[in-house]
Amino acid sequence: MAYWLIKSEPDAYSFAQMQKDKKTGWTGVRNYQAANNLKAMQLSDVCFFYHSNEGKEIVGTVEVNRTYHPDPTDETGKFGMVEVKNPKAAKTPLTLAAIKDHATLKNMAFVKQSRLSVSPVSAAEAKTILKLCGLA
DNA sequence: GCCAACGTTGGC
DNA sequence: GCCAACGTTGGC
Repeated sequence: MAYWLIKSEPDAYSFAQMQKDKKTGWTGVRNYQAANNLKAMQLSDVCFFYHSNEGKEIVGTVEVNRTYHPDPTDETGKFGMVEVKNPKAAKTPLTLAAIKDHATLKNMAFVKQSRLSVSPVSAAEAKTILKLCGLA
């Protein structure tokens, strides 16, 4: 079981929308590093859902429902997508400020590489986040 | 709205 | 294959 962090601007696709949809195709990734992370996802891996720009906090988790396959919205055919389901809202969203303040979390990949939209999360980081979010 | 970081593009 | 120019992302 691996953990990931996926980012979305709430204006583009929010967690509230995810909760309405129950599951969704994670399309639109156009960055090789992010796409490689999508490729590495296995069924039932857990992804933390982060709101960038507006909110700047982890608002919940989703679960991988379908592994990497071609993204029909990519006309070049270079990039793929996964499908995620089962949104679970954080009881307490975890803000970026809190993450940067936390000894374990401040070294997370997505903090260091702020532009990477899909990034790996270590087991220790995941455990900490789940606890802080009230999802443990 | 600004700006730093950084990925991508295209000329050579 | 290098590198400058450019575009985009995202925090502040």
